[in-house]
Amino acid sequence: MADTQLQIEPIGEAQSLKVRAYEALKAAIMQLNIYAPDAELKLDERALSARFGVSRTPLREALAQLDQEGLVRIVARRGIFIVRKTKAEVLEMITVWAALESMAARLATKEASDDEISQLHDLVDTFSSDVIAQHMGEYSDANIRFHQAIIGLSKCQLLADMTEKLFFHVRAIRQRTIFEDDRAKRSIVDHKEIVIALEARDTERAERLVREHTLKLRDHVERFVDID
Amino acid sequence: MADTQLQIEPIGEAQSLKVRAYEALKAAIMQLNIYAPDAELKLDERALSARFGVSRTPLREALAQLDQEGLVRIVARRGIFIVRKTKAEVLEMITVWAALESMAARLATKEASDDEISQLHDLVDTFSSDVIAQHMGEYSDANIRFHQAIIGLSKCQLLADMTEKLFFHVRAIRQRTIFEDDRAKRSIVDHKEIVIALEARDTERAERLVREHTLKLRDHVERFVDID
DNA sequence: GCCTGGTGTATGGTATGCCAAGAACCACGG
DNA sequence: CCGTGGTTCTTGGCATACCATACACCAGGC
Repeated sequence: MADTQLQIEPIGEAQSLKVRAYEALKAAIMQLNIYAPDAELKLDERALSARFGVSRTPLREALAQLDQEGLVRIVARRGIFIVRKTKAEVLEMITVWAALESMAARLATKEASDDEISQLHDLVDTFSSDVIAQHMGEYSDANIRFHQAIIGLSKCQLLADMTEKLFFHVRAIRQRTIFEDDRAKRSIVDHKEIVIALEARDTERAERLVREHTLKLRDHVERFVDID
Repeated sequence: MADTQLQIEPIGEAQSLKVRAYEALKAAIMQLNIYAPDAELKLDERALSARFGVSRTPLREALAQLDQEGLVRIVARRGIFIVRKTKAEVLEMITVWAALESMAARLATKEASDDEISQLHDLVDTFSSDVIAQHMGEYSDANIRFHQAIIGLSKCQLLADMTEKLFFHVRAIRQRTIFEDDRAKRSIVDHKEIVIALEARDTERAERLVREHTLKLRDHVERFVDID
């Protein structure tokens, strides 16, 4: 018998209510942070449980997780509040991101195959050629994919996991910054240089370029972005 | 009226049951990982709730948090299992640690005051002079304090938070490795050089030395430590 | 004797209700 | 009109009971 098996997908909605509530809330908070940074910031367990149609228990577990991740803050007998990142916190996150991704670049020069790096090359080329005609939003996505690709080439899962969380928190800010001035163009130049360093297996240079590239974003946010 | 107020301390046991259960479980798991790396690995919500004298609800919240941190793994209708870190995972954690602490050293050369760095200098001197007479266990503590001090000098709270979690996971391993060969002596030499670079405000060198120092540990673990 | 199907049990997931602490509001006295 | 005390309502913390599923064990048939 060949290995032809009925490809049964995991059946829709297979996850626990806790996980579904978590994801729904996380998505909702992200939307809120992007489109209404100054909106209502208080949640209520009972109201949410009625809204989702589940009991408070799984909802509380989801909220506890969001609390631990710093997306909300639960205060006993006071309420649950959506956390607004301060500018200082965002800057710290970008700094840590720079640390992680520069290490990823370092590892990539040693762990990634030539073929994998060339795929990265393609990624830069394609979106640099028609970026002018595209919306910046699409560029922003491609931008994030580029960075995630570098992380992936490090072959270090923990680096990927940790940066993913940082990306989430910084995303709302990124989308605001990337629209401004000629950052996109300069960013593409940086990316090309990074790929070249990776292809040359120039560990130190790749690390330095990635770090400086991300720290540029940090400085930009520090100087021009107004949060709080 | 002066600001003399009755110094009422937060009353013993002021924390929520969830937090107390979390800390008790975390401490228990750490002890287990250090002293009995091959011990029982399955937990049971009901048994633990009886053992602690609390209901399952706060206990479940504590366990969920431990699950998210990777200390245990909760499988629906199967059980709760204490997670044993694989060697590959430990190596990844040390790698990430190197990334974070090298960035901290970089920042320290720019953010820390001369006075703060000199305190670091004292820290190295004191325990290097009498390390021979001390137990390695005490050295290990001083060692960790040194690294945490560098993190602190970065003035980046997020770096401190993230490394603290990594330290916890790696601690059990560290205590095993530091006893071996002359790593302690070579480690002290490294530390002295790091402090010198920090004092000289040599950003690049401080970063490199810290990174290489931690990656040395990584290589040592990779070559000589046998987990799994 | 081995495979198959059913049944019981263990165990995490979920729902629900009560509790206590804090906040808001109101009434009363100055 | 202001302050003080109390009452009520809000809201997260906790306890408990029930549910659903994965596993183990057993019985029956081939």
